[in-house]
Amino acid sequence: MPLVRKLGQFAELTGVERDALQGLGSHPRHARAHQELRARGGAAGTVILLHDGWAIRHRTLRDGRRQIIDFVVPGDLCDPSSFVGGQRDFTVSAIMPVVYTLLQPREFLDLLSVSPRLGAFLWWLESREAFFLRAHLVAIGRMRAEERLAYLIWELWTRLRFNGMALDHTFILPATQDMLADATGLSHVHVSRTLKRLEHRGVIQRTEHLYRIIDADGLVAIAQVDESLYSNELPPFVRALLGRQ
Amino acid sequence: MPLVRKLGQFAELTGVERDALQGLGSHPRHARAHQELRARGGAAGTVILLHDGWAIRHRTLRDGRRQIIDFVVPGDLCDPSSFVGGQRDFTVSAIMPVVYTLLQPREFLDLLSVSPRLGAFLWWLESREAFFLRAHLVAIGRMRAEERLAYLIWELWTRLRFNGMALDHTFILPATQDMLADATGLSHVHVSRTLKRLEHRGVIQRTEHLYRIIDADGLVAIAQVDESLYSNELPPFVRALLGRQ
DNA sequence: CGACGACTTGATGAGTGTCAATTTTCGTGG
DNA sequence: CCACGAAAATTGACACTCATCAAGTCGTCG
Repeated sequence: MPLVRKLGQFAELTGVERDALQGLGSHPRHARAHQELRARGGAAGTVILLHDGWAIRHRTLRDGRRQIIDFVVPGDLCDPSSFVGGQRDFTVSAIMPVVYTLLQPREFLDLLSVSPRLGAFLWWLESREAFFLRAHLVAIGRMRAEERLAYLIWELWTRLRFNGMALDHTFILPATQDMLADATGLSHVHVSRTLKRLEHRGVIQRTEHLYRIIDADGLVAIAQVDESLYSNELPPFVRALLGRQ
Repeated sequence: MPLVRKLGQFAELTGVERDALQGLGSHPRHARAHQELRARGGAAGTVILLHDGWAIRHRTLRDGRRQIIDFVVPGDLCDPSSFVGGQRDFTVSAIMPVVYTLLQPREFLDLLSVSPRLGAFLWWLESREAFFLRAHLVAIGRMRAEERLAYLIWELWTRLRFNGMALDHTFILPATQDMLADATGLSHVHVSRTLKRLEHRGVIQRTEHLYRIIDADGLVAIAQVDESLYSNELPPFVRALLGRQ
């Protein structure tokens, strides 16, 4: 289970915690590509835990323009804070066949009563989400096409590494260029051109939907990412909370 | 105290809670315009509570391009989740003389022990922040100049209304057009032109830094805001938590 | 009074979007 | 396994939004 793998990278999980997390995946649902897992406008209250496949969180404007907020990859918990949010402001859609679970508030609270320290952990994960979101905002607002795409590729690569899904600088990116365009605020035509340019420059390499990072430093430089901000060291506050299990 | 006023709009606060919140402002700090309240890259761990004046959360790229993540107005708590975050990924700067307090984790925890239900409340406030951030992302990524500015004006107006700082469709916006440009991903020249156009269209009216919303429906239509998502009704989950004081 | 910052306005050009046509890949059914 | 149609990716030509450069106005403050 990807969520267990992800959390296990940061701290030793107890058997009880592992079991509780595994239990979350006991009633998996399935959806096909392009199917909505959760629509905009509905009342909040459930959280999506993605086990397999990719999804997007997005919003579509009246005239069809679409903005992808971010990609949801296996092991991701789709905004836990929606428990307290009133209405949904975005839609979650599968972009390929997916397996997921809908968590009710009850299950979430049960999880925390089994292991309170998981709360700090999940809170930390959510603050990381906000982290990525702000970086995404900067990229869209103040960077040009090449930099935006470099950032997006770096972000996805990084997220996947956290979930143990990107070995040796290579990963599968199941999004179409149309989606990359909607995530970066570009047109799909320009995405095509720009990706090709990144490839010519020797930064990345693509075959089908398989992406390989050739020059990681170059990628980071283009995207102006400060990697020190994204270390997988737990901050002291969280480590302290995790300690007193 | 603006934070008390803001919270008071949603639920009846007890005297104890009111006092605890007031206590947060007991050691106010002062800063002048353009002064950094908290720099990017430093270790996380403190939260800024703004009492008076405006600030911005922003990031500047190597070559000087700047993106403003959002504006911080009186009564705002500048990302509570920074307790669990590792490093700071953005800078907070005053854009005019400000009065603020730096909250240590201790004070925050003390506050919650005085009134646990404030925790749910503050969590809800933070989820609203994420809400605005996503809308901002959509605006920057997929909207044109006029729409972006309409959205920004609507957002600021709405935030200020929550804090009781925008009576009768009028509010003071102390940001320069340079800042509006850095918030929307435009150039300051284009901001000037576009604001003028919004004024000609009879949507807003400006004199100095005083903005007046003439046609609120028009503004909402241009920005494609779904106001139902931003009601100040507390969602059931939070109301339940608030109930059992 | 002069210097400076904020705003405005015009002229020009860069970066990216749109339209359209073609090729390649993919999915489905025979 | 192949064949077909549809979706995705690529490429070229052109247009448009917005950035950049430059000059000028206005108000403010030392």
